[in-house]
Amino acid sequence: MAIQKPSLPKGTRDFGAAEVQKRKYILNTIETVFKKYGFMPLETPTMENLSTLEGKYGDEGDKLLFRILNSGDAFKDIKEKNGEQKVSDTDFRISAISEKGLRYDLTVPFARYVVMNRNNITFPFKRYQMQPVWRADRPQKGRYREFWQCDADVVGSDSLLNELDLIQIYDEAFNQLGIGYELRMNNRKVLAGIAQVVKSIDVMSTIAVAIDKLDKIGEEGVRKELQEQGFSADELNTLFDIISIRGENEQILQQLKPKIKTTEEGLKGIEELELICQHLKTINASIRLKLDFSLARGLSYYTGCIFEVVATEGTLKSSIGGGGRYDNLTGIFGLPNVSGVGISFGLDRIYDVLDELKLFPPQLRASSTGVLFCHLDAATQQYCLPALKQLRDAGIAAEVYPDVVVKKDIGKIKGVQFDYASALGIPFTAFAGEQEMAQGVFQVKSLATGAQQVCTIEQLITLYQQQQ
RNA sequence: GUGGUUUUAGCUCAGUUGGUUAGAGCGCCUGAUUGUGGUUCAGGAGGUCGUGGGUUCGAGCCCCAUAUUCCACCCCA
Repeated sequence: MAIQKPSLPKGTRDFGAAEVQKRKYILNTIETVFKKYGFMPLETPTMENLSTLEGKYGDEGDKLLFRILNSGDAFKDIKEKNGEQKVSDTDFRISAISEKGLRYDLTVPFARYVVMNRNNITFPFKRYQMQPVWRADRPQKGRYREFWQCDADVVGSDSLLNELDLIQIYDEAFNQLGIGYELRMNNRKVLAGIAQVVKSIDVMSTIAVAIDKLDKIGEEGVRKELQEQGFSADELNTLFDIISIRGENEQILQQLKPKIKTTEEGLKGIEELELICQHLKTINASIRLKLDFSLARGLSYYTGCIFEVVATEGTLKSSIGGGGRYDNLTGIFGLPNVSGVGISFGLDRIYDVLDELKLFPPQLRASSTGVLFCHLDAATQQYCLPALKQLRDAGIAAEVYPDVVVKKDIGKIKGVQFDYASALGIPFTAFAGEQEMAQGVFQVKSLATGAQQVCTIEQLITLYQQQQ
């Protein structure tokens, strides 16, 4: 067989040791916060039935689903129907050859899980989930075809205290990671109210999609886009009169209220936003939460509050987190009237921000090893073994260089073993030659400083623990 | 799905209007240093120029197809 050049599917990546350590650092940070707020872990399969996934993310989302070809002869049905003839386009149905797809997000599988386990779970049900998802997008900055989401959701509770907790989770996690962020909040009911005041409830999503781009294309761009959608100048003036309100959160709400007072739904949305702001005041949290009536978010299932987080520094402009409340996500799976609210962290984008701004802790290393035992021959290597075990028993990650260099190459020992420690970023070497073996000690060297000293194994353990 | 862009040594990139033997920096290997990495010095290895076709006396360079990278739109973590 001809040699083939290996490659990865578009938009996927390998992660080497250093990258995995950094990714785990982010995951651990977020997971710790999730647990602290009472969330329990959940994992769901990589693939779901297409019937579970399709229709949940809008037309765009359906296009981005990775579909899995049925195993066996996927085309069997079609062939039989057509007597092995070539199938015409009109006869071709994807559902005939594919009934499974890769997870597109974590919220829908979660909803599916809740419905399937409704009798076994205790409500309100709080779960977190950190797993990869797949989207058949074109890759670009901050956009991958395989990426991780870290979700925390609560279902079975209408209380806005859940929103309050989720806001605090964002704040705590991003603070711990050292990321400057802006958390924007809006409410779909407010958007509905705005749509009603401007024109009618039917145009909510049209307006939402357009004004969500306000930051990017400016007022002129949004006006132009909506004009093309058939909005009159008066309607657009009404719209911008509302969404250009600026100021402190509470003032914004007070100003908005009279403008959409004719819509019951809009007022309800304002009420919810007010209550959340009030809660934040009660706990005296110094959280930068910014109300933004132009925030829309794409996912079609949000019905209440919506959140979006962007990093304030660095070149990544897209969101590193998002979420919101959905009143009836489980309804489509046969469990109506269960309200949920959740947030998501975009691991890969958070990684990109931390990497660009050099915010990863410097002590993160590819190798966890703290001490490498170096030696001259089989006898000195043997001498290292009990010391190696002692170090490990003391909880210190340690290795002995596994190969023995033959006498005639003794000059190469220096290179090979110390090169290894240096290349892996191992902070200490413990060297044993014949003299050291005779005296029951090691030459312990810090590769960072170059300082070297004679140590017994007990002294080495103490030294190491002091330097940590 | 639409538009643009990238691909040359392990990595980052030069490469003139198409013209002998395709270069640099870093990394790697060897030695200076027969008990020590990272610094310094000397030397060395390493490339079917993404892939497949085509044009040409001649292609890294031009044309077509395809894959891939990155970027923007749509949409989104």
